[in-house]
Amino acid sequence: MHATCVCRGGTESDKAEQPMATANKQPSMPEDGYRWNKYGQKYIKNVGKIRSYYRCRRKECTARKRLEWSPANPTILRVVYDGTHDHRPPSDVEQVRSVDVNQYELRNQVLGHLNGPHQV
DNA sequence: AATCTTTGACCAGGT
DNA sequence: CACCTGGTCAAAGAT
Repeated sequence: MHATCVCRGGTESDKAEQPMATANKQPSMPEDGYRWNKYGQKYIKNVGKIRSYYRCRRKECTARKRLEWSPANPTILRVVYDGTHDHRPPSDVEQVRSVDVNQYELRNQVLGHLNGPHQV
């Protein structure tokens, strides 16, 4: 009953990862069966974390996806799903069920919980 | 050439 | 009223 899910990166193996000293690199895009476009990224000073904003590929689709992770721990990703989809996903994944559940109740508790206490 | 990602700037709302 | 944070849009760049 929470749109916030903590997942770990490493789902995709890139061709060549660059061993940069800076760990401020965002992880791969967690494919949940839907297609998303990143339309912004901002560092939330109040939380001390980086937030990325994704929108559904469909113009008619109001579904939104929000990724949040700490600049020091890009391995811990907080995935927040917002909105509902107009059509079924291009691929049926079992995780899609989680998205379906989010359609009933998601944003009010998620938004209210973002400002609350949290762990790293 | 088409598609998607990235960064910066602007705007709105809140304090 | 001024300042700050969060959020969104746009254009350019990269693949």
